[in-house]
Amino acid sequence: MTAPRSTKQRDVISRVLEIAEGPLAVADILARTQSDVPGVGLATVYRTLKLLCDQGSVHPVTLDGETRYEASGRGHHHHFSCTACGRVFTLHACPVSIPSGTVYQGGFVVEAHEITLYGRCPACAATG
Amino acid sequence: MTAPRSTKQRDVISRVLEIAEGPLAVADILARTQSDVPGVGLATVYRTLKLLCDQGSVHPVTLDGETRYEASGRGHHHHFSCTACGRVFTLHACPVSIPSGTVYQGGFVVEAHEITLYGRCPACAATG
DNA sequence: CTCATTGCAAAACGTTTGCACAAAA
DNA sequence: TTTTGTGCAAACGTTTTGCAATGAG
Repeated sequence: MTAPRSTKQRDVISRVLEIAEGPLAVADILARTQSDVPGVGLATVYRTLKLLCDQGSVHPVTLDGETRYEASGRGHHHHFSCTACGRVFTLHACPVSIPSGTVYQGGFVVEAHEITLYGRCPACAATG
Repeated sequence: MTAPRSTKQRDVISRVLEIAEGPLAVADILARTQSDVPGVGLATVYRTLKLLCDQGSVHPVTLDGETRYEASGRGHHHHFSCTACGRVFTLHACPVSIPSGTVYQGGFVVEAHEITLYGRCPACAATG
């Protein structure tokens, strides 16, 4: 593979991830892809996700033991997991500032950080 | 079960988790338990972990798709994942203050947060 | 044509469970 | 005795892989 060649299915999966408001579970990605391209197999979704991850345009987000995927390159952000409905959202605010290279507790050199907030999403907070 | 009865294996697993400097993977827990009680089966480790989790003295920590376990009740803390050696450590500092009930982005009610720092642990930072 | 990509089924992996037996009360 | 805990092996859900067939260049 010299220049990246695109296939319809790969494009659909990329688009599905790009449009999502938060990281998606594999089952979700499969369902959304199938609504555009009926008959897509689960293996293709996994293979394409691996490809996109290796290539860097997508990355996995593990949350509560479930692996989800989201498009990369959307700026620094974090995730909100709703304890009521289980959906995961992207939050574009970051409550901390930890410059790369910060040293914690005498020796832990921080390169990156990841924050997950748990609570109730707007819909669930309104409901009760 | 009225009063909690203790068995040797359960005690060993509790102690292994209590002593660890960070959350442990199941394989680690098995290995450390087997060094005290040869012949322990993997199922026993899983069953005991489930028991301890239900009981609240232990909880799972999912990190990079791997499920680890640590003792509960050790105060608010976060985790540091070394990108070089793969070990996970507990950090007793918390870089943020997010009181329960804080509302983000118009509607996300935060109940808890979880932070993972990525970088090099003291040993790996020293090595290079 | 050649080579990448696909669906399917099988395999692999981590985790859970059924069951008969051992240990504890 | 009854009850709880155990090892083993089978079952289970998720992810990966082998392979023959399809599609693209």
